[in-house]
Amino acid sequence: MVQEEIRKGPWTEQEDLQLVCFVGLFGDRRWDFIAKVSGLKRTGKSCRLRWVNYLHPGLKRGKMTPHEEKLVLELHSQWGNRWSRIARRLPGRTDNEIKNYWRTHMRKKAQEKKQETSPSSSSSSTLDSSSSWNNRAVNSKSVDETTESFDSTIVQDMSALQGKKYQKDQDEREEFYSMDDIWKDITSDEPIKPVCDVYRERGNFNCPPLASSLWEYCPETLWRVGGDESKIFFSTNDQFVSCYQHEHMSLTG
DNA sequence: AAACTGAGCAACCGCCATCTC
DNA sequence: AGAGATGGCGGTTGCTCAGTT
Repeated sequence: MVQEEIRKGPWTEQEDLQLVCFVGLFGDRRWDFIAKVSGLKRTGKSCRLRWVNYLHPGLKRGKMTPHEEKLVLELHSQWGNRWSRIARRLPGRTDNEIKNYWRTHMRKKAQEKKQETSPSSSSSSTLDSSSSWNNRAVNSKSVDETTESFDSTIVQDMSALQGKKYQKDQDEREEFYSMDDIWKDITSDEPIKPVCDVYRERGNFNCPPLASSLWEYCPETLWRVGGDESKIFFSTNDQFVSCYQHEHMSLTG
């Protein structure tokens, strides 16, 4: 069995455009399927992650606002490292973003605390600035542990919550949102343009017409033409959409 | 100007829950 | 009912780049 080569590492702009196109066509579900038909040599997981964390048009960019920062702190003290849950309360922010923010934030906080508590201390510490963060593989856990020991207010809650298996309590079930629901929430504040429009506005993308989950309507009518890997056609009951990879989806600007 | 350091962030990994057949 | 597939989540890693020495 020859395993098809799976690409890893940073996404190229071309890959992004392909993914956006196919998510536009099929919706943000069935990631393995999207990964396959798009011709991307990526796993479904990788596609999903790229979409959720980077390509989704509803994402906010830039620094956390003070209000968001406060919210993250509050929610983290309440829920611990339940990043996706916290992210649901911050429209446009992803769990990954919040997680990264938190680590950075707590690192700073821990360093500040350390300076306060032992300004002249020369004893070795996992947070000692001399220990390169490149050794995070070794230190990351220690950083967190040290952090926890410093932050008295947050840590109490954290320790109560972290490391435990969280039950799906009633309130969580009630507030469950699908990705679509979440992004609907975002739209209520800031209208989100269709995926392809966003990219069109950048002036470098020409995407096939959008349709939601075409595959669900007519999954059996997808085929490749003449084995030409660069050209895939989609047929539905009332639409015929052609998608030329590398040609119409490529950069023009 | 070059080397070093650390912050920030994108992406991967592994585990687990849920879905589908 | 259960086995495999798929998706979601939290933890971790590694790269880039700006600031500092």
